[in-house]
Amino acid sequence: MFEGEHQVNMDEKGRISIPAAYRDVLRNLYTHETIVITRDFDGCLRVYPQDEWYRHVQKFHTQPQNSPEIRAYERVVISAAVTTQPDKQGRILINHTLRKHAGLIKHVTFAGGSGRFQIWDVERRDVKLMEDVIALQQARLDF
Amino acid sequence: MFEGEHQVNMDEKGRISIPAAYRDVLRNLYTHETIVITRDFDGCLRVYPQDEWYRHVQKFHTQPQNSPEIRAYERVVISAAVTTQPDKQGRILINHTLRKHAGLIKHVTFAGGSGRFQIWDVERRDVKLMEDVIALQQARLDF
DNA sequence: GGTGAATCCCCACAATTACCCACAACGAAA
DNA sequence: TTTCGTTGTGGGTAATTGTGGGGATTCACC
Repeated sequence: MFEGEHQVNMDEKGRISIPAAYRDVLRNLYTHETIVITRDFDGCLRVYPQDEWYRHVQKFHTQPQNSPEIRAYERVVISAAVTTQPDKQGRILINHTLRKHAGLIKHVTFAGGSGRFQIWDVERRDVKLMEDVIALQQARLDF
Repeated sequence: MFEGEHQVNMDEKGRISIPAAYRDVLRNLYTHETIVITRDFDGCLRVYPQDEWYRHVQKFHTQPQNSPEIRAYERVVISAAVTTQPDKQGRILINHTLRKHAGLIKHVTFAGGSGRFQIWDVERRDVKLMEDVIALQQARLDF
């Protein structure tokens, strides 16, 4: 369970420190820090512990493989996925493709989730959140 | 497993550097760098390690050979296939037929997959991805 | 056979990346 | 407060990777 939102700065070389809290989860819950980074739909990055990624891909393959959505999912999410490990300082290097997709420049937000987390450009995230709040105010969720 | 998307530039002579990550896979997982390049449906190229290609062709031949789709597949994919090897710098030369089919000029994207990868014109790929992302945002994939 | 284009086989070099080490800021413990 | 470990950040260096180009060789075509 990756908890909370954390802001960090990407340096000139494109390296981002993974929040210590997340690294603890990786070490303790998943026994190693190998992760898989890929694109997400909302213009951010999605990060899985390697085991979770395998599970995810397996699930993906149980779907009927010839629908347009599934093919799109393969192009957007599956094919961009990169396996990597934090360096000795606990940072990961984000490659050009992913950096560009998520619009990462310097200020970055990690957003928790269960079994995975996201990496956002701070500003982009703020805009999205604003939209979300408005949408929720107008929605009539019943729980 | 060929991971991630990588952008490279094709030079005047039509040579493209295979991303180092992919070359590692070829060397380590397939023991040699011989590959087969052919056409793909989406206006890009499809590349197999030689072993995978053999497997693919074999599978093709188990199909009933007289349907129009199979004959089309043979014309588009099978007959265009070219076996080649990277040069000492890790580049491959793309012949005219294939280059034209994929609309390759200079900026090129490698897109990973399992057991094979694709080569796209960057712009063509970006357009496709944009469409895909929009489709995915509206879809309700459940996995 | 001659000619031009495409291809192959080298060498060279700039940009990027991997792998280090260092350190300021911060919080917890003494 | 002082000490100490953790965390996020910066930067140097060496190796790797991507790119450009020269020249020999092959090939297709007249």
